[in-house]
Amino acid sequence: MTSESTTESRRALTLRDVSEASGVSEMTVSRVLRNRGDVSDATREKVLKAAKALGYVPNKIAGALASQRVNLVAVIVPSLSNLVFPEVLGGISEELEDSGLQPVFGVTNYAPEREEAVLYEMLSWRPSGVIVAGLEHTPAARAMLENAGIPIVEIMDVDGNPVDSVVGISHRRAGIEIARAIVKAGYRKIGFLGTKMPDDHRARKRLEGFEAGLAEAGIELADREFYSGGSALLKGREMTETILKRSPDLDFLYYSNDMIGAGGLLYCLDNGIDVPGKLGLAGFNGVELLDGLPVRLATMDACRREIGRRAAEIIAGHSHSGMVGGERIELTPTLQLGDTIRRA
Amino acid sequence: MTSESTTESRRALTLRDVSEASGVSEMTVSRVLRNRGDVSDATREKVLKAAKALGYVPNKIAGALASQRVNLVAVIVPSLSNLVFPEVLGGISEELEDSGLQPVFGVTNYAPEREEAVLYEMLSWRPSGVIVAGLEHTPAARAMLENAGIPIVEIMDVDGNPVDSVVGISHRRAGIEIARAIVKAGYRKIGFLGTKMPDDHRARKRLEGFEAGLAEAGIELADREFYSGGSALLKGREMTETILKRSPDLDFLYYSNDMIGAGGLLYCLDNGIDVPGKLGLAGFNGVELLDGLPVRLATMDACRREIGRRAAEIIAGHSHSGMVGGERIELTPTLQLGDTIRRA
DNA sequence: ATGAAAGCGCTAACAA
DNA sequence: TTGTTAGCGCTTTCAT
Repeated sequence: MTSESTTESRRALTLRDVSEASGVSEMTVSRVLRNRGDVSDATREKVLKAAKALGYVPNKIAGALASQRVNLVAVIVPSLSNLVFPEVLGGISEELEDSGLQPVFGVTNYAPEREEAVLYEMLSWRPSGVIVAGLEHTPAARAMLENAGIPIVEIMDVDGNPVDSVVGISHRRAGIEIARAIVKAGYRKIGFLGTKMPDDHRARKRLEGFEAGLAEAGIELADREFYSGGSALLKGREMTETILKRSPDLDFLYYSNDMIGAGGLLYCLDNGIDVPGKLGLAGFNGVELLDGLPVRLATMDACRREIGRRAAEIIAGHSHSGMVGGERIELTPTLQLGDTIRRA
Repeated sequence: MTSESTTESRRALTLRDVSEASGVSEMTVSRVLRNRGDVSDATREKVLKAAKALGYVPNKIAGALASQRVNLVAVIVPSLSNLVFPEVLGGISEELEDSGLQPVFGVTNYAPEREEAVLYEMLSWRPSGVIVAGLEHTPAARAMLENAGIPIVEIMDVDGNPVDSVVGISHRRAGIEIARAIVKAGYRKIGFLGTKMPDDHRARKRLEGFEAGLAEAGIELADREFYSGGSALLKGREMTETILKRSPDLDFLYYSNDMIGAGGLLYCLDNGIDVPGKLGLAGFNGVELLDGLPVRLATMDACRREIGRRAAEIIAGHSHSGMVGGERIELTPTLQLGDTIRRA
């Protein structure tokens, strides 16, 4: 070995080191490493060889400061344990893969103040764009987004007043549509089961839409049951038992997500309840999990991956050409009746 | 409104703007904003008021360059769709919350070259530490990790030769232990079902350990079945049907993860197979999902959240005091027999 | 308690 | 095609 093997953290290498090792000016080394401008093949080779031999890793901090360009995209989501958001992140990663942009994730745990803090932290790195879940923010967070001077894409939801661009579905409309389908299938005594999260605005909007949809047919929610925390599948099981004990005459259960819906479905199967004859069921999200169940739960696909991709596309578009922004992309979730809603 | 509402991206605010607005020198403004050094309350107040009024967001790029300090921790995981990794990330986020450090995530899709690329990208931001899943890296990636001069924590797995610190479980030992438990319960014709991922080293080590454990009792794997992609729950169902058709005399199925194990379990329940009497089942991971199933699948908890927390703790420890590094933390997964392995 | 000067490592703009 | 000169917006250090 040629280099000393001190575990000591020696000073990080700089362009200058590569410059000296290769006998080429710092500026030209910089050009080679960024594939910019015209550099002769001979020089290029010399530089690359030296850089590799030394194990040089460019310092993007200095580069970003000098060029006023940062290839980072801030992505802010409420949670990672929901599986919904990892999928969105997957779509974003995928789309950004070859754009030269890098996603940086932050998690808020559904707390508006955390969102504000995370946003502040991320904006201080001067990213090329921000992708943030939801349209509801603290006034300070909204002000930061408005003044950031970079493309902002709010995702998941379109029901509200976006700061800049927005990509998502209308949860209100999703609620209305499933309500209509349920009514049309002849169900009348309908219960709702969902999370007790004051800051999950999308679940709230779905419920509002759902009630509005029922109201069109003069129907009111017959009962409702809420939970928070714990294993969703288990909670779905328990809540279903609870609500059915309390209101045995219910003929339909609408769950605010597929996990608790699947739990409810398993409960019904275990207890020999006639689904969808005596009792209909529906969830929300179209999670992959459902494919493995013995009976397909009715659900609505929330277009998660697609949302991630489109949002990333908008940010990437800005950095390539000078796009204008203010796009509004409303995706249409498809209703899958599955096996848990009676067919006409 | 007092400020003009041009959508125009005006130049971002600098310390100087705050300095001028408050009539305090840039240096003192900087001190106030970082809570460093002695500043009179009067001055502090003036500065904070001005900064808030302007909506100033510090430029960490410049700050990092000047101070040679970056409060970022690079976190590199193979996948987000596995639910295992989101949980680890959750543990990391939680632990880092009040340490002043910020996690930055990168995803490799189980591809060593992607890992190398992501690592290079992240190191170029000069993070305070790196947390990376697994002990297997390309030679170039390993060299980068060794020369980064910052704390490195490899997580999930301890079977191998770490670069610096390591926090995880021994997947080999996990395989051995479950094999012993299965043999002890009297099962003899044992099948394995798992992913066909050449780069999922942990699954591979579990299988190796499993076979070693069986070998202790002079038993060989009777059959095996692999899959890739698709809904794990569904795949588990399908693979179980396939392997049982092919080898009807199997009396135990060991699944490489809980999702396919749950699929297999549902298949058995549907088809009236006597579990655990005629057929025993076990998975791996201890996913929350299992709590909701009608029968508890035998599994082993992989300590995911704990791994995240401990890894983050090591990085945070380095940045506080000057810790030495090279820690090795082996956690012990607990075997939960559940309802799918015969009791003695 | 506050300010002035120098420079972190790189790149834009220009010169040769 | 290559090199030189000035910063980018902060923080460090040293002076006041």
